[in-house]
Amino acid sequence: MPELPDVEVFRRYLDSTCLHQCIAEVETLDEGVLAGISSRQLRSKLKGQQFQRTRRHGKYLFAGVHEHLWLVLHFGMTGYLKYFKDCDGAPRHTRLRVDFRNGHHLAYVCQRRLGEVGITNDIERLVAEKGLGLDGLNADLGIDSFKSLVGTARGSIKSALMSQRRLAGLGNIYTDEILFQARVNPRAKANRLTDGHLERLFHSVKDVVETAIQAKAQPGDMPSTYLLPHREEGGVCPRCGGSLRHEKVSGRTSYYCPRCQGTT
DNA sequence: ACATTGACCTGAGAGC
DNA sequence: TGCTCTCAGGTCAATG
Repeated sequence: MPELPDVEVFRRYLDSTCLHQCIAEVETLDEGVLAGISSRQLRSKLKGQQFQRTRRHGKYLFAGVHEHLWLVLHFGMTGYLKYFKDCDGAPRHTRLRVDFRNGHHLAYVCQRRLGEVGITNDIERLVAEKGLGLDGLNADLGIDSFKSLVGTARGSIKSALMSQRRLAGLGNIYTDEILFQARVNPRAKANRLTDGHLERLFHSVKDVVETAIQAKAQPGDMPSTYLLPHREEGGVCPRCGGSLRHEKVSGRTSYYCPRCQGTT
């Protein structure tokens, strides 16, 4: 699930539920999700503190205790957050639970355990270490930098858009949506695209990401002109009414409309 | 140096 | 019902 829009929705969820509450306890239920820190260390860093603010870079979410201490959350393919009361139990596959003094809890849930939780004292350094590119919503991302980041890849445009080193935040689902909106074939070679194609893609990145966040990243709440609600076996193109096709492109299942996105 | 593939993990759903 | 197989919105190390 969690691509940039999903993680941004998680960030706002955390903001609206957990900020400025005293952390009474931190329970790691599965050590396997911890990266570079023990459950004991994590507890001692967070206990008695409060989350003051949040940030996000690509698919990474940061909850800040103070300027030089951030909880790092990455969600893999199946992760999400759930804020719940005492009386309701933690969701299944809760890997980490933060207990607040007000009797509420924040669960980090991750069924497939492909996500990770850690600590950093410097977000910029972590971003550099992970080799993440500019965030897809970064205001500094202009058409020129987009062209030089994405339009120079030798492989498919699909893999260029998904590369977290070029642009941070796009995954399989939203990349398909962006390609559909811009009418570009997922297999098209990135460095053979015209300026017109790249400009359409650039605007689609912004449009799709912002629209998805507004829809709280719920596929059912996306505009019906989007590919996403039709992205399934036997799905029909919302633009031309033709049959959608799906095939593997750089290892990931890609849905597209062969008529609207025909040219490679 | 860059791009693509396979492995990592678990569970849901399809097909028999 | 119960088994097996395939696939899933991510990322990294190994391979081409």
